[in-house]
Amino acid sequence: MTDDTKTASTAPQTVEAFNARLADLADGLPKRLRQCADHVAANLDRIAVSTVADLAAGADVPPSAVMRFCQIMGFAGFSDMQRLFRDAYAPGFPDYATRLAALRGGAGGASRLVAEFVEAGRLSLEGLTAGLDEAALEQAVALLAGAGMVHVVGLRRAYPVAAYLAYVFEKMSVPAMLHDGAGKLDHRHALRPGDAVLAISFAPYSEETLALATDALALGVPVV
Amino acid sequence: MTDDTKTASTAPQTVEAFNARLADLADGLPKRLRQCADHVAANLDRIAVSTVADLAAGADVPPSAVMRFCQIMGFAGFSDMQRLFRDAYAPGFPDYATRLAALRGGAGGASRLVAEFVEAGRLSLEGLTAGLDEAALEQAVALLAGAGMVHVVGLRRAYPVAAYLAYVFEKMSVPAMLHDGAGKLDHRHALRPGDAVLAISFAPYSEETLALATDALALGVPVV
DNA sequence: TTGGATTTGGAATATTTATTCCATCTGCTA
DNA sequence: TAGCAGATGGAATAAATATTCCAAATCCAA
Repeated sequence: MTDDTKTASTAPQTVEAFNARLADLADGLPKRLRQCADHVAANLDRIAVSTVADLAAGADVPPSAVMRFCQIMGFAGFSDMQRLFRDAYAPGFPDYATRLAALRGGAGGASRLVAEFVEAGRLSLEGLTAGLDEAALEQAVALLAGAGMVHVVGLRRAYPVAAYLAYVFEKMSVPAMLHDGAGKLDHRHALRPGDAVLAISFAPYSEETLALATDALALGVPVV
Repeated sequence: MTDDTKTASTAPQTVEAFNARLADLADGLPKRLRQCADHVAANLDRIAVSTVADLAAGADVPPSAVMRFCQIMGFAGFSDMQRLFRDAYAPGFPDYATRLAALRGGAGGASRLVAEFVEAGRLSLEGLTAGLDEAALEQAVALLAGAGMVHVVGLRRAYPVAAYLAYVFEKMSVPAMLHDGAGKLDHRHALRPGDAVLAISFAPYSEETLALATDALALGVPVV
């Protein structure tokens, strides 16, 4: 009898399913297999271009342990597992590193600046996906949705972000007010019960933003 | 004598160099090698996860032709060439796609929004590195550097970007004026000879920005 | 501690994949 | 058309890589 049908039925078909299965198994795994699981989870992106030996070395286990790991994950073997990742391999950044390097090494200082800017943007985006607390986000959204008017506060470096959010709110027909601190007069008296304050700032927090947030709290207006 | 030094000296060290070499050779190549070159050029992103046989099948040539192609390109063999692409695969976004998918599939609509926002940001950054014309950039920088005052124009969606740039200019002690179109009065009369206008806009360009840029040109003020 | 079950490491093997080599073919020049 | 140089295909070989298997080690329960 052919056993390929059997393996096919239990093997994850997507990276997502793979992760689910990984999470399932992770707790009841013996030492070596656990090492495999950890290392694989931490290097999902390298599986497509690695060999059994590479993974084994990385996880500090013998190759046969990696093979066992693949099998308990539901695959016929390592190759079978790798196929999943090779198929899913969609390099969003075809030769991103190369282009960046070129920019960085390029003639003018301007190019270098742009390169750094892009890199910073990338890191920041990455941090965003990684550090996002879904529950907190939902809570914040609920808060803002229930508010009569949203006061968006952001000064200096945070101002562009605040301006963008205000723009989006406007597009969404959400009553919003952008506090830009123009002319040194702050609009704190516009805060009314039932409103909400969305304060945006980066460390080190600017004093004015902090001050407005404090005032808002004093008035019983929620602050995000 | 060892010949590894010889191959190392001619083999492309970056994807960019690879492309350059490809462009160089492409014209004077016999039929089969040309097929290889074309197929490789069209599938740069899959080289890292392909085998010789895969490539050969894709280019519709025998495997030995692919080998010859690799050698013509300056590599010792296919493995050597593949190493370049495996290394170039920047480990910048560890399991980015997976995290995004998780976010997207997550409970709240808010998460989905963030996911889309991040994706948009990523694409935009990518476009930035890809579409950047260094010469044009240098020229623009020179222009702005020579200007008496930089007028930064950006409305609606472009406003946050303009605000950010204005902030940066301020930090750099560059005289700059942010045109925000507040109160429908535009500042076009502030334009003076010797100044420069940095107009920021996305398609579809907002009318006001276009209008200001046109005015500036009419006054002989350079526009970026 | 004993017995049994599970886990482990590594050596042996099987399979896939890369690479070389040479006979043949093709297109060109004289 | 004869002769030559380069190009081509595929078979043979070499190398890398995956996979299996089993003896030894470890862990647990009685």
